[in-house]
Amino acid sequence: MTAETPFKSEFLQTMRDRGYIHQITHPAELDAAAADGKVVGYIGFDATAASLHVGSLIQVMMLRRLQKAGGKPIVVMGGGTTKVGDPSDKDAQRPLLTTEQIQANIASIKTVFEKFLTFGDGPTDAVMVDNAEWLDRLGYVEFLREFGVHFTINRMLAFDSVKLRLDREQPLTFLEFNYMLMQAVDFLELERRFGTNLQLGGSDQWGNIVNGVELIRRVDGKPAFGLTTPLLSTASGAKMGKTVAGAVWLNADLRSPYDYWQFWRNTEDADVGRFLRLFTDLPLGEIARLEALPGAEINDAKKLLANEATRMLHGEDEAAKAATTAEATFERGVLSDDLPTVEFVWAGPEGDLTERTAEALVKEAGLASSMREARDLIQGGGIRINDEKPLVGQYYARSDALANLGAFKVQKGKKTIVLAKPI
RNA sequence: GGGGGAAUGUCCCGAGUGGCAAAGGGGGCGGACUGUAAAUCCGCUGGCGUACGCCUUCGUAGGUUCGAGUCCUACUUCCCCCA
Repeated sequence: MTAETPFKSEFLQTMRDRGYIHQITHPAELDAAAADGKVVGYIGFDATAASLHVGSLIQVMMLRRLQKAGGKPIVVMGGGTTKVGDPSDKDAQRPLLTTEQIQANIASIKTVFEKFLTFGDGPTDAVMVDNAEWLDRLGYVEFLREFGVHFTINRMLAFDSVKLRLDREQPLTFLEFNYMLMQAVDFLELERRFGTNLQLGGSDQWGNIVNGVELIRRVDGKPAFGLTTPLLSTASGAKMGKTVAGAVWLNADLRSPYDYWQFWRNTEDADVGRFLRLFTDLPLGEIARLEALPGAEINDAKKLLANEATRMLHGEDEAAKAATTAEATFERGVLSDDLPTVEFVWAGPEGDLTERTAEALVKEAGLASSMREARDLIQGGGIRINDEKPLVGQYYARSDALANLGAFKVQKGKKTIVLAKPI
């Protein structure tokens, strides 16, 4: 795994140049297979939510690169494993999803993949499958006899994920212990169905991936490879994808294109180059130039990152709109009607309220979850209504909204602006 | 089966002598400085009230007490040691 020797295949070379590679199981063999255009690669995705978030984007992008380099991407939805419930999750008692919910989630997630990959029946077309198809049908004894014989406890205990738990004296359930086998079975099944020979994943999946690789090599005597990506975090160490408004979802109904654009726009300086390489298709030379921009000029690189990333997910129009809105709002200080808008009922349940307090407006705008929080924000100088800092308890009349597109411009901090429209 | 230990502010870690809305971190949010950056410094971080205040919190259920996170009993879950 000498990092210096260049790869022969376009696929691996690109992956390395753009920073996707953490570890590879059999670099030389995989390189040869890729050079021959014989890579069928898969990644497993959880189906617990209706959308993927940015944390998974690096995986999606890998499949995209694979397809572009002439390989065939397989998307595996964890319909079977989701039914069990991921035990590695800390707050274990996650409610078990029904089959219908899981199917709905899968359908919703698929719309995102269609933006990044071309699906179809051709040799390099992407395919999506649900591992419930085969995992649901496994009988326990059959499972043990067919696959269990290939795994020794000695080896399983040596895996980092297991060792870590044991060393820290944390419980490790039998279910969890079996998880790695199930994933290995996935890989084997995919090898038989599609000739899949590569599993991709995050660095935390290394152990699980290796198991699948070995299982295939042992049982079917076929070549199989694994490749992991580095764990993604920002330069200052924060976990990727967590921001002000919670998880950065990829589905537009959970996270608007404008917000998505803002997420990328607010990238730290030190991450710009890395993110451009990972999350855009811009040529490397161009990226090198962009990340070297001095001082405040690096902002141009961030805008480009935001544009490219948003365009890829939400399309040209949405990206352009987000950029225009941001430009008007932050650089020219002009009100744009494309800002996130929240409608609320002006008259309260108690009757004809003709005016509202500042904190009520903040809460109606969804910028505070309670009146107390709203008041604290106002007192801390973090709120602006119609561009002025209100006092706690200050009253606003409905007519105050008319000046700005019929809405109150409610701003929390520097970046969060919402139009609160009385109806 | 026997013995010992643990569970704390529903984001995480974590202190806690019977008077506690509960120390301290991390994280998050806000402010200052900047470039919609980072670093740094400051403030906030259970809910409701403008406020002296009220309500709800320390695994679950009871009990002792003027008063319980703190003491007692039972239960649940987890860890360790012995068998």
